[in-house]
Amino acid sequence: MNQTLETPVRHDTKEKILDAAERLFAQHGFAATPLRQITAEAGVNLAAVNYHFHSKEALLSAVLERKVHPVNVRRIELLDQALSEAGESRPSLKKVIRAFIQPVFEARGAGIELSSFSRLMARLASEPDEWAVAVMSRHMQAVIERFIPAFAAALGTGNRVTVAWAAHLSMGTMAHSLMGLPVVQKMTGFDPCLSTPAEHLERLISYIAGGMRALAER
Amino acid sequence: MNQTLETPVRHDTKEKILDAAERLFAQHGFAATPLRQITAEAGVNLAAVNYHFHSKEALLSAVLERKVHPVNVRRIELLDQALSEAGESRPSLKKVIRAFIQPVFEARGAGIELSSFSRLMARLASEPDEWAVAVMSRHMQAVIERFIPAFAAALGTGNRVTVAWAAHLSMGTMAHSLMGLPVVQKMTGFDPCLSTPAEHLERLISYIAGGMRALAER
DNA sequence: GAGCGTTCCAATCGTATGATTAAAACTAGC
DNA sequence: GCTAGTTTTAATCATACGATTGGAACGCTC
Repeated sequence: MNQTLETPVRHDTKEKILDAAERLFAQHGFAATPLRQITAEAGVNLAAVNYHFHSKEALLSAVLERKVHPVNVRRIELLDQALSEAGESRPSLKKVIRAFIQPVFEARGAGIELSSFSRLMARLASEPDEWAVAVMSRHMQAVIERFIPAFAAALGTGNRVTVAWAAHLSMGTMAHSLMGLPVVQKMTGFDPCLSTPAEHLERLISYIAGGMRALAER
Repeated sequence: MNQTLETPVRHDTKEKILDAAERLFAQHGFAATPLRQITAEAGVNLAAVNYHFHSKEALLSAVLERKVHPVNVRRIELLDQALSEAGESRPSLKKVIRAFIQPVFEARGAGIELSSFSRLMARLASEPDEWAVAVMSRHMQAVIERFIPAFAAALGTGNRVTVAWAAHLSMGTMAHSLMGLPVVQKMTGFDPCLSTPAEHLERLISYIAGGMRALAER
């Protein structure tokens, strides 16, 4: 009927499912979110999920793909910039860390809470089940493989173990910082996510850099 | 028939349930662990769970109580020791951090993986749902309220925001470090949990102390 | 050893889940 | 305007979940 002005009934079912799934997965977790809740919130039929995506797990992967990919592109962009700035000398540790973290802050918006989505990512990262590891590594492996040697260079150490520890602890810190720990927030009476994002970012970078350096100096 | 040789029907049902629940909750998470799997592994009847505990959630709380309480007692013990050693002067930051972390390492054993149980705790801490926050704070609030001022004293700052950030980031680091991030481990080809626990502990303390100091010096 | 409270068990309840189906509605090509 | 392909719908499938039940087996007291 009106295909020129707007195409409202078109393929936006898929998008509406992705939007709802992203929000609900982030808020309540993957396992705790029924497909019916997603389709209800999206205003589409239940079967649409298994039509457009093959399964609930594939839906999760699609959600991640849409959200994580641009962040990762930006990460590599900033990393390359930090590395080329350094030239032959040792790259700035804080800049490398910033390259990993800052894109997450830049990507927020569009209604989805930064902390909620980070919580979903952190949960997935900590999931021991095979398929979760597979999903996560499909979306993160390439990026992590770029950052590991960058961390090593910035720390000025060739010690694989040290670098692995530094990367491991720092990703954990970042994940948990971004998602917030409701219990800690409740008990300290202070919600870190209430600070301005810029503050949050800077504090996080300082903390991680301090931790990494302390590790490397052991 | 044979009540003398063995007493297989004794009161250990409750303990067997707790043991199985602790292991399975830690391994697969709370929501993803069916009661039937717990009772099967424990070799008891399904109804025993709802008899001895009122609900699945109450079972979780009982599991936490049994595991966390002795750890928290030890934490306070070490904290008091670190504070009294310092006397009027500033307490050692590393000793305060150690007071919080070391008891977790001491408590491991009895078949349960350190990383698995930490994963359960970290998951619960990150759960936004009300009841999870309630369960966690019931078991952790008193301890956290003791450590917050200790961190402030050790850092030599009265800045509430700085201390809250330091505590928040450090608990996140600890949680994620202990539980391990399967994805990171897979990608770095290095499992931090393969290090000796003593190494793990020392690295963790160094990292957290470095991060906290960097935060306080901002 | 009768009585009684505690513990255990098999069977089942009501509900919710992810997935599937067949048919209806829509879109475009000719 | 008929057809072929794509998308949406309501209804339903088989399964799994947490919780409950009535009664059987137990340990203890008198």
